[in-house]
Amino acid sequence: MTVKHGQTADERTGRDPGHDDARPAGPEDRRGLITELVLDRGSVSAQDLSERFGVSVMTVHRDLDELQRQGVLRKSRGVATAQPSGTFESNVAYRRRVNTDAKKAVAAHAARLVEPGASVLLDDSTTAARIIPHLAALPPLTVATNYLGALTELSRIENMHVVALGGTYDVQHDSFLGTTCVEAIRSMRFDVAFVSTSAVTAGHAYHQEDRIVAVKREMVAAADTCHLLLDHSKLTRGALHRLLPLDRFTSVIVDSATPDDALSQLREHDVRVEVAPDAG
Amino acid sequence: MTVKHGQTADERTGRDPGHDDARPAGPEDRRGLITELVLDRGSVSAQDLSERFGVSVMTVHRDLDELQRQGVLRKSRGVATAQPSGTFESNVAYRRRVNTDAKKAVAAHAARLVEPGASVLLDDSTTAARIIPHLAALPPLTVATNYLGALTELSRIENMHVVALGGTYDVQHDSFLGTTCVEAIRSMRFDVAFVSTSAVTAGHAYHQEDRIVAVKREMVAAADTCHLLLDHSKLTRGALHRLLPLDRFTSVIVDSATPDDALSQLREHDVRVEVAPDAG
DNA sequence: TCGACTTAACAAAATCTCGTGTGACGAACA
DNA sequence: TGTTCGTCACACGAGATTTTGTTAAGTCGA
Repeated sequence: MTVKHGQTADERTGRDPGHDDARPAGPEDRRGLITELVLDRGSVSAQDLSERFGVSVMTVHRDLDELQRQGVLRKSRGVATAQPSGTFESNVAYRRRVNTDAKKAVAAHAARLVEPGASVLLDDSTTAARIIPHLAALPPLTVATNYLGALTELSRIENMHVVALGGTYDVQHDSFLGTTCVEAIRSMRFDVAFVSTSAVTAGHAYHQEDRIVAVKREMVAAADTCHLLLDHSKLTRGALHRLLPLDRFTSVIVDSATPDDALSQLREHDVRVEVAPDAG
Repeated sequence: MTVKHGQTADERTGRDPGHDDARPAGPEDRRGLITELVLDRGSVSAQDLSERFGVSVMTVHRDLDELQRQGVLRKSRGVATAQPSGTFESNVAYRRRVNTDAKKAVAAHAARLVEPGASVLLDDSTTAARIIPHLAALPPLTVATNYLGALTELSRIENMHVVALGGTYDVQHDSFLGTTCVEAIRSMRFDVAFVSTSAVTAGHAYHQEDRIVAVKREMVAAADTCHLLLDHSKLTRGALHRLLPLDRFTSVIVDSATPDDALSQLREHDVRVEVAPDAG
């Protein structure tokens, strides 16, 4: 399996830094591992999972119920089955625990593009949201987003001008979408926007959901400069709906784990690529 | 700058509904008392407060910092000074700890006016927000609001259709205001709206803030039926900006502690008044 | 109907959160 | 320049939340 445990939960250990070989395993981690297993093997039985993680079947059921609620998998009489490709990839809950380090690095790099006093637009991506802590250092800033989690985080920063784009709440993304949102964006203007997407191929950005595409497009249109935030995992995939050609973005920021051929492929399409150095 | 840690937590009292006379004194209560003291005496020293409540000076400092952040008072080298009159009255943090029981009762009563499947509009008042737990029982419902705290709470309810009105974030109210918000409301239509305000006299509702008035007016206009939620403390005050005449509301809901003369005064103005029974 | 899978309910355990104090350190006042 | 005030960093403990297992009572499919 070769799980690179990309510490989803921050260090909850505390004391005894010496040896932790196997069993910290909070429920969050376990669910992450279950997800990978199911995604990898197509389906796994609850019984199997129970033994594998050394927890009761009840606990496994609870995990599976939660993952099912998040839309990551389906469960039916003892077996967890992977969701048809793509549909789970746009879940906050799922996205939030994937490639955390890469996202942090990209976000940190992106934050440097924000001038003091600027108006900033963030989309409903976990990557864009990771910029926020960096933004805290340079108010007065205007930051707009349709991502509920980000709004909550922003609201706690002092001297920060926070704008909510309205819309209909979407559980899967924890964000506000729809006409209301699009209209709201249309009536504003931003210095810089940070947008992410789930897939990039052949000089185009893609996303598997229609209504998300509509919002992101409007975001790009409403900003003077617009940066696309990616991690390398996005570069090998495709998705249903075409978002925009990459040259519509002022720059595309990727993490340092991006393979060279992917980079040169991007550059072929006249895209200004920036590689974010590893987080320090 | 400094990132502010968590919101003031909501009721953490829990059990023991009977009597609390003197010494449980959570920080919330203590801050309430500090507020009263400062409001009453104009200014109080940290030293004084430390002795009066039997806590360390450090703790007093933390209290004062928090209250200052909430806009209730100012603090400078050991003394806390009252904020110019009125400005603190519209703070979430301040409002949230006043007349909790009355608000609960009013909210519970108001919730009965919501039909299953209805579209509901809530303003940025703590009273209106208290309706939410009752709403959880009857989805599918559409609920719109500009109150961030309420949005967060709503987002956790399953099968609930949640709509965010956009706008510029306002720390004092923990809500979104401004043109964006007004425009968003204007483009929608609701079955029922629940609105509160800070003062009622002479057949009119008042509020001390301009931009809030603008939003509330639009809310009333956008709803087929609209109910004004009050507790008795609002009936003896006035405020700067006139909101609307009371007969614009389908009904006015008050708590049972409302004095009789206040009730009859309301009825004189052709207002349909409903008295919410005490919470059970 | 049988046997598995599921869920509900309760209690125990692990964990996290919050409020608080202490002492060290820096900043402001006199 | 010394003294007082304010803040930071850490630790401790009570209380609340979350996580978990167990037992018992459903459900579903064959």
